[in-house]
Amino acid sequence: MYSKELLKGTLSIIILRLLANHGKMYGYEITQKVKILSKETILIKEGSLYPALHKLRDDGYVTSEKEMIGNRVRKYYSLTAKGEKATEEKVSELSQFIGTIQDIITTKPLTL
Amino acid sequence: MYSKELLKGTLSIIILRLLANHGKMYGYEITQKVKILSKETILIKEGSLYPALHKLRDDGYVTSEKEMIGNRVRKYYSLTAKGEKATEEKVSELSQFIGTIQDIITTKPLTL
DNA sequence: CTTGCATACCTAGAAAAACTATGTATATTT
DNA sequence: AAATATACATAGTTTTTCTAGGTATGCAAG
Repeated sequence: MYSKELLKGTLSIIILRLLANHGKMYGYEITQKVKILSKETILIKEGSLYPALHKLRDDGYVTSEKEMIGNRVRKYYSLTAKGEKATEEKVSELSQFIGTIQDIITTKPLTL
Repeated sequence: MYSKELLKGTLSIIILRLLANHGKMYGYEITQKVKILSKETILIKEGSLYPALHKLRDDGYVTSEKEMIGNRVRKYYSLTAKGEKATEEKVSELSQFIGTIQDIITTKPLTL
């Protein structure tokens, strides 16, 4: 698994993007989806996920609704209008940032 | 400028990579180089840079030597052998991580 | 039947990283 | 003379993720 530090700042964007793609999702489902999409390299801990989801809800980007599956509670999260807008912006910003970082770390010596 | 959160975990790698490319550099020079390479989008604060450099030194990745420029002290940092090895590893790890993140955030809905 | 693993939620406190704000001082430009 | 750029530094704050723990249901293996 990648160094945990690298994930910082990108977790909430990943969550927003998944919700934009898949509609409503519940927490555990998000961790599994990221695990699969990342080929087991990004393993989101529950101690990271749930606080992140709660923050997204507090910020008004997502809403949640409980659903009973047999005897179990599931909490589905989905984007608000504000969340959809924020997703676009944040994904775009992250893409640009990634491009810039890639330029910097892949550039061969400029002094040679 | 990009959200500061996005930089987390990548700053030390950027520093290492610059040192690998340019040989010895001093702190202020690093901030300016990053500013230029990033087209003014990544502005490293001194409060971030110096602690990061000190940590790299404490971890044995870089060494420093003072140099007098007229009346001013400059502190040049350069990679140790350990630092060169770490740079390769960390840059490679970051590249892979970036690739994975890009896959996730650019993937069009899988459910359609 | 009971032990373990997967599913599914949660939080408190610790750790890491970058920030703001501040301090010191010299050099250059207006 | 004042403002800006160069050049170092640290103390304390904020943010984010982590570790480590807790609760509970469903299912499969032995």
